[in-house]
Amino acid sequence: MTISDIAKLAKVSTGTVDRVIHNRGGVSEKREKIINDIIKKNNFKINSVASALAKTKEYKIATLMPTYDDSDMFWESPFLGVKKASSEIKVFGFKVINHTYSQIDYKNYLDSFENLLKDKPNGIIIVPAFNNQTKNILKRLEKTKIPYIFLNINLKGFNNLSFVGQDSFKSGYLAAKLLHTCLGKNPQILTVRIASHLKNETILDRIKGFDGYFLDEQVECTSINVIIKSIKNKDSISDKINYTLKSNSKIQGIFVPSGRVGLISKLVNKHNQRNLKVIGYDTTPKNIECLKNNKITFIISQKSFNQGYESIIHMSKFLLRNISPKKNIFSPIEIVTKENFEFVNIYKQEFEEFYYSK
Amino acid sequence: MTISDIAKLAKVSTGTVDRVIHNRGGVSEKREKIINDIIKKNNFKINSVASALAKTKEYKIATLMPTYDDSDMFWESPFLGVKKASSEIKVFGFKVINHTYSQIDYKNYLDSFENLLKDKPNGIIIVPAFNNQTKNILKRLEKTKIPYIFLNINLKGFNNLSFVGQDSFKSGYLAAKLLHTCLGKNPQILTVRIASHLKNETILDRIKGFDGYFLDEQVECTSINVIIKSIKNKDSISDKINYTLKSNSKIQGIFVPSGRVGLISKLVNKHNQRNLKVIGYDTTPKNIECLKNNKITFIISQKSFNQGYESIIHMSKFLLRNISPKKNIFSPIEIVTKENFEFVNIYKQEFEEFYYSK
DNA sequence: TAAAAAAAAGTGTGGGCACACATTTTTTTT
DNA sequence: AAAAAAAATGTGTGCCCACACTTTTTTTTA
Repeated sequence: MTISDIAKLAKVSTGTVDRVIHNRGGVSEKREKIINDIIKKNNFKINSVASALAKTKEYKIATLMPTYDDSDMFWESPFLGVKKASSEIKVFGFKVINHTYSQIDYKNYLDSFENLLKDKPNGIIIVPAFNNQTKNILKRLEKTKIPYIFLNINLKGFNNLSFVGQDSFKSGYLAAKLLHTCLGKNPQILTVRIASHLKNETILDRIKGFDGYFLDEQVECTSINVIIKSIKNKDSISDKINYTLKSNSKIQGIFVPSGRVGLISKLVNKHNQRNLKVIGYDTTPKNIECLKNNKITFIISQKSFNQGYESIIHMSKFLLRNISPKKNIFSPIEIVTKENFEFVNIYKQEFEEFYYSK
Repeated sequence: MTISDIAKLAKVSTGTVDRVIHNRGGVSEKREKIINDIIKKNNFKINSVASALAKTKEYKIATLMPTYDDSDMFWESPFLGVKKASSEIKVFGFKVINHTYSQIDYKNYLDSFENLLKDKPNGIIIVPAFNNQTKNILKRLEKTKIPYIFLNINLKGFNNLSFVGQDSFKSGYLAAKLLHTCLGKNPQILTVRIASHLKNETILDRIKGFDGYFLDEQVECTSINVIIKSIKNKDSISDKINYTLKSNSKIQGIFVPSGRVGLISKLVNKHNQRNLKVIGYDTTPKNIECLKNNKITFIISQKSFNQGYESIIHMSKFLLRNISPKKNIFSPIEIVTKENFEFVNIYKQEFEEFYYSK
């Protein structure tokens, strides 16, 4: 079945069929109905290959993501996912332009956004930061009617096409379940938080989920909170954690609601180890290292590589074929241990080999 | 960059460039070198879309998989994966023909294989069964030089293009780790096996992995084995299990190295529950139900939907672009709990909605 | 050295669709 | 009712490549 087959059956030209299929307008109601009926009856689907080849229009997708460096590689992973998707959709006339910003410098964030706009993109993938500033820039976006997708971090009350990321509440909920399952009744858990994350919605939601679990299950859980002012001064962190562990000898588990779990786990002194169960987030190289050394028991993965990948793919389908993605595209909540970590990132690894070998 | 650009640079016709790109032969060494150099220098890649459109050759891929029914839906999942991939590669001229067999009837297995051969496929995806019979039929395959991929079940000593499935040893190893983490030192574990699985390589490897963990970790684990003769007689299974649990009051965990974990978990009497940790395999509807009801603690997923999908995709790439897949394509070993099951099968679910709504 | 055979290189069509442009039909205006 | 405007429909080229077929060049044979 081709467009010209449909045209023959409907006794019109291929141009008219084309107009109906793509809602280009300018077709009489009568004919439109005839053509649509024939399309349905024959279950006709456009040949996407021929369609892609014939399309001459070019699309630009711009991304705005945080930078990464040796001290924190987290954002490399979604970036690589973006890169993978970019290479796949290039053949459909897509150009993906990546911009980055520093998560501790809102001016840089705004500057990058301005640069991004200069590209005149048809769609934007953005990891939002700095709530207030974001509001301003996104309002401008909505005026220009450029569709945008939130990646990894979700802000509510915006007209984003969709959010690609994890359900943070549920991932916190799962963390609690795992610790509860390992520790038995009346667990005593140390939660380690970082001051700079105190307003981070994602992390707050994880904590809500964590607490929510024990509420739902009506488990008496003794939770001790430690808040770390800065991750710079490791001695002070170490003192704080080890002091807490020493003076609360019944603590059997540590919950770190962020990707800093590797850092924290390394700072626990040997004599405080006592078969502690440690759980945290994100399969960064550092965290995987700690997993291997039994310093971390479970890591909850966000599959951020896939998030980057999917965000681009969904945007491309929206631009190319007008397929609206779901408002929330939740990525799996994966449990990673020493025994299965080698398998969880295979897609990323495969692409990494390819990407960095060039 | 197009083929004709290359042709111009090399001062030859597009036909010659085409011959070089596809190794069709019949090009003088001199020119071949010139063309290859230009291709490399410009990092030229064939336009896969145009290539797909121009290809007229048709490929047939045949699959041979076990049937499924209400009592055991396991094989539906890889089948749907196959279906998804089929729909995606249709546009490249692929036709996928599915054959099924009963896992308890080797004659039916052989018959289905004969039927499959009548399709004259260019490639075969097979879930092997009945070791001896398989040897015979695969030898015939090798004579015809039709490439074949093992799906889900691996047999060694064959010239299969590749195996798509899980590393069973490691998945057993992980099961042990999880129970160990939950049960603390000197765990007492009941392993429930089914008689008909006693020679099943996959399940034997899982058990090897399970035992291997405790050996490696030098943990004293008291392991009690129960072997069930037939899954038909539920009363007798129930008696056996509950009797064992009663007479070994220290048993804290149950390990079922197969997808029958849901069935087993349902048969544990309430007074024997005592906060048992139950672990088994495969996210079948029945098992998910038990997970929801807290009868199962952990399910290890094979991601069999993805396995089906990948097997087809790899075969198509091999046939279309001569890309040889790795000998072993291991699928992730995923840990599934009540709290994350809804996310682990999203790709399958998405496709299910599409497939069954037609 | 001419003829025949083999190797190398060139040519042209078709694959299904998108989109700009051309033409025809219908509606509105005067 | 004719002219003008608007709406509807038709036509044709290009997108890039694969592959069969044709033509040219080189090598072998007699």
